[in-house]
Amino acid sequence: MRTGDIAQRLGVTPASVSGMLKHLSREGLVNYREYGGALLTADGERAALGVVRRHRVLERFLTDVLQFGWEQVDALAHQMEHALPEVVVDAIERLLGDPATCPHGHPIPDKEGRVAAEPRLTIGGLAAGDRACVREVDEFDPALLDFLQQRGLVPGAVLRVSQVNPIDGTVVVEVVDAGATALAPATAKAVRVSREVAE
Amino acid sequence: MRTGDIAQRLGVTPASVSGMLKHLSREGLVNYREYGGALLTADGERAALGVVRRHRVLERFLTDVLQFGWEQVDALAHQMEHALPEVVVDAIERLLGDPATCPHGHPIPDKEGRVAAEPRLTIGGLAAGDRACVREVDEFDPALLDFLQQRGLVPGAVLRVSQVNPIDGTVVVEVVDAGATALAPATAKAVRVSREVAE
DNA sequence: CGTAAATGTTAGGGTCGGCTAAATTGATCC
DNA sequence: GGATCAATTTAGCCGACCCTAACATTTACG
Repeated sequence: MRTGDIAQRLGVTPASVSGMLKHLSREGLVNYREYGGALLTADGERAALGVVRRHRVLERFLTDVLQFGWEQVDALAHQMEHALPEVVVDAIERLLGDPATCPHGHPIPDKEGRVAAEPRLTIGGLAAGDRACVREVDEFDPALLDFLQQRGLVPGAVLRVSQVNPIDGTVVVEVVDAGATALAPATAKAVRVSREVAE
Repeated sequence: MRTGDIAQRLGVTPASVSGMLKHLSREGLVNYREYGGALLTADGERAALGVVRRHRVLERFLTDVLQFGWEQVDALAHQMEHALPEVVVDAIERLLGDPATCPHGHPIPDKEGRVAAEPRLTIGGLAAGDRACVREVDEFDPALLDFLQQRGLVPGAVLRVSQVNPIDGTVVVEVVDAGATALAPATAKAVRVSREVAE
């Protein structure tokens, strides 16, 4: 992880990130060399997965219980996740029946920090004629999520690639029960799939 | 409200409270004269009732949905209340069916800041032979709440005062379906009642 | 291989909210 | 009515966290 990328993600200046990294390094959560980027230590990984778990459990709760749309819940969960007592997160998780994934399909780590592997393959990596099953989608852009939902590109959906434009990389996918949709490469990369069309 | 009392309630020094009050006074939320104590303005009252609403809705949610005991939820709600987006509080309120009170019986203000009156009368204000209905209890001491629940002294319970000790003020109440309990004056003051034994 | 551009860090400064210690005010009691 | 005491405020400090501007390092390219 580079300082600048972190800064952009957090919406602060790189200067601020330098200070944070030094701090986290002192606390043993990241390995960090000046000018050399940062990497989570095992402890840091565990702490991070704890936060990820809170975030994803909350997203599930917001969609399944409070009926928020999946395009809103990333931002909402982000606001809530740091103030919720751990016992409350645990209780919500139980209430939901220990869900395996967040609404966007990402796996929820368990309390020990174990987490299921995520598929590497995206729609952009498919060839014409391939069949696949949607597993997860990037959750950062509400407008994109809205669009994907309208076109049936949600976790669990089964699709077939009907065309791949060799010039600009545009992909046309037919979603079972939801018609055909053309996707630019950037969009196609936001949807992760697996080749198994199980169930 | 005096500076020192606020400081004690908040667990900070009076010096810190002086600064806060000046701030709030500049924002028009309290009327404040140096050395003269502070009082909420109409705006401050509205803002405060908004926070009270969040707090009590959350308490209801924690007991009714997440199955926490009523002795824990004040502290938990306190941690959560400032980070929850307003829309989430609204959604929880709807989910619960717009409850009228928190688990301890205190009325929940509506979004416009209207709030039902709370009874002034406590068990300590009753005489031998009086019948009354428990309306609300102080929520600050978990051990007290545990005790009250065991003895059936919860909102809605109907009771009769069987003795009042004229020397030390000890009161013995018989709770319908839950036997008799002796209460010291300080404890008796923590339970508010109304004389109507309706319903 | 050396220099320019990109990237990252340090220095220094501002705000916020807490603290302690000292000064001030108000209240009480003789 | 003055002295003392409690309550409160002011003054000054600290740490967290952000910023900008200046400096340092790495990377990339001719």
